[in-house]
Amino acid sequence: MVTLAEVAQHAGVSASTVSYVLSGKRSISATTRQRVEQSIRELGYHPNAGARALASSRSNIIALVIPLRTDMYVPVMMEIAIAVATTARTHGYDVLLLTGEEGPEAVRRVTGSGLADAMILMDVELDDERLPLLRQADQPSVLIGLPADTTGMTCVDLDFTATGALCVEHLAELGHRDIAVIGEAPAVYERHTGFAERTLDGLRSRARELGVRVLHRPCEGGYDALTVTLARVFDERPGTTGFVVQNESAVEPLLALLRQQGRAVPEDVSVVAVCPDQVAVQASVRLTSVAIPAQEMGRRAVEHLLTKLEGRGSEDIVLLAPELVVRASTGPAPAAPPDAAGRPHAARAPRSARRPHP
Amino acid sequence: MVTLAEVAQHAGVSASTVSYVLSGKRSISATTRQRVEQSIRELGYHPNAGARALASSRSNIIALVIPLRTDMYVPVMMEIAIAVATTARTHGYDVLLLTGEEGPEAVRRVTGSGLADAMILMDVELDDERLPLLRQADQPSVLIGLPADTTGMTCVDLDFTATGALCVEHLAELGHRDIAVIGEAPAVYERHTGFAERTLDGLRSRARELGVRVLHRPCEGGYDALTVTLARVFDERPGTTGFVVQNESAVEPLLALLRQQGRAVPEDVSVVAVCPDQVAVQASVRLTSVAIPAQEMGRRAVEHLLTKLEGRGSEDIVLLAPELVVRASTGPAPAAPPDAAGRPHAARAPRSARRPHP
DNA sequence: AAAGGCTGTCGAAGCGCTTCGACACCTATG
DNA sequence: CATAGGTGTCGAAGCGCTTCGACAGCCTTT
Repeated sequence: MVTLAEVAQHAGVSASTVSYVLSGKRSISATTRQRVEQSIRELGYHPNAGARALASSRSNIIALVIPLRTDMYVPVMMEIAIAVATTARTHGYDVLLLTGEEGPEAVRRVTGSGLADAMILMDVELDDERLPLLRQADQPSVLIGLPADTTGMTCVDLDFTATGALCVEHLAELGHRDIAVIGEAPAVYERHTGFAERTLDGLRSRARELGVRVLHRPCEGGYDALTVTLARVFDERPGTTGFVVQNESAVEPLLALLRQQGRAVPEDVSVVAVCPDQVAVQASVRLTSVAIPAQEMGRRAVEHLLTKLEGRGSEDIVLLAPELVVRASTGPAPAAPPDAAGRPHAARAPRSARRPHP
Repeated sequence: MVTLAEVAQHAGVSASTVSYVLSGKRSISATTRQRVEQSIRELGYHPNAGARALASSRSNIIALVIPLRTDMYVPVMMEIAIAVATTARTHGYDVLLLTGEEGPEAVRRVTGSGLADAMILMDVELDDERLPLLRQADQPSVLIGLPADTTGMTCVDLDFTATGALCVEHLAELGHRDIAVIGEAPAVYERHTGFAERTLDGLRSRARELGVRVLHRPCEGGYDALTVTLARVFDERPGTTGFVVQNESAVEPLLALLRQQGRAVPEDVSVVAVCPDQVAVQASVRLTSVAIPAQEMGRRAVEHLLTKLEGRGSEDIVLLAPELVVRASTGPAPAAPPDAAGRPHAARAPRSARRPHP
């Protein structure tokens, strides 16, 4: 193993000079620098991470705590994790992968041991028990997600409230008056992860303003669960013509079941999804959707963390503005709602004249 | 920040005694140990990771290199990563997350800097350029996947050759004589990731033995790609009654298109998938499938790495035996193949008398 | 021509831990 | 009763790096 001292000797300078060449914290003459760099290359020198961490008390590592759950859409998490890793690397940081399994202990361990310089927490719950620890730690941290009390925290998330509002606005604009929300699994709501509730809040309050009726049903993924949920929806609100889906594993079953019931998308029923673009594009009907900007979230989280590490405080709450992309799953509401027997009219309705946004 | 020395002072012993209490490398009297442990608890002491790494030249960190690709089924990778992280934790190790983006440089950096004690590489290509580096490094490593040349490497993977054979055996046993394989995206084959080819090899050679005809078509995920692929399959082999799918994002489209064409599953056409159980169970028809044991792979990889770290060499190639679970998507081949127009017979065929396994 | 300010380099002091040899004390053994 | 062999504890020497203060040499400025 090659050490700093060996490089120094090889280049005919002192160890500290090599160190300063590496860190750039003091000016070094061009000739010396080149000689040192040459030696580094020839010897294949890599600074020892442990020694560096000990001497500088900075590890150049960011800890990323990912949830263990499998009841949420995994590719989104993966995409965030990858974005965090790649962004961190471009700034000279590595990423330590922790799972939520350890709970608050992970925060204590990492901050206590100096293993990492900073932390990113995903899947933060509304009243997360790790937050108090994070507040009293002197390490910078960023949450992906929004807890109930954001005091002293930096958070990055999609603006789910605006997302909900956006979905309902789009449907209202198309003349839909009765919409159903197919939500995440009940466990997600019970866990108070926040984002699902925020979507619903935004959706409901905008719906009230626009005079749209909303029926919300949490739903496990898969065909069986959705069959039951969908039957209940049409039972309770036979006039439902619009759907908002916030559960990727319910998207395809919903489309299939609607088709099977003879309800055409988008002629009879419109569907808006909150999901990654890939899902929206690969579905059997290209879905009008609000994308979850996973990459952007990961990238932004790292960037904010770095500005905090540099001592420059940064804005506290970053809510990314949602963007709704219109594809083939939404259209004007049918002229008359389907009859009680659940057989929708086949004819397309004319575009509603009422525009909610003047 | 609490240090070893402070703990020692608080407990009235020397620093080395505290260190030995922590590591257990020398015997310490029960009373002293308890006193030290008490002090550790009271002061909230956490050993400094950098200092520890420097002094012991072991970081207690395992590097995990995950692929950047998005053309493979992401949840499997995520599941492996999580299994690696949790298994590592139970053995006192943390996991450093690297992406394939850095390429071979990542191996050099990690082994050179002592950042990690060992590495796990996922998504290894048949002729991966990181392998030579890994061989000459003195760090233990485990590959998840199987390169062409496994000399000096420890590998963990599902036995995909056996998986392919198992799928074709199951279909042959049910009397199917003409089967189609819907494979991964063409890019996966071009990249020579190995597993797709191995599945195909196992499948083809067993098919030859059993007198089954095989048509293989790589396929991107999604409806559009599959529509084209499926049309070609039935065009070329109208008598196809069995499908093997090794591409999770083709599963649902395949089922939907078959349904749409009036081919009933499993009465007219049988489908076997190679996919995680969750996908098999959540599909619109509960799929007969060979599961990808992601968790097991992650766990085994870490365990083998640890035995190598302890100096106890361990077996080199671990191929997990595939298990085929029969669900609702496979049944006896129809008595006669569908006619050329692609309209299958509705009647169920009697179970084939010929049993390929005496 | 002397004083002051730069620039570039060096030496040395740690950072907090592990680990080796030393040693004091205690118990079995001849 | 002296000796050998355990135990349990300590002191000190690093591990490889960063960083601070010092200072030599040079260029300005007065």
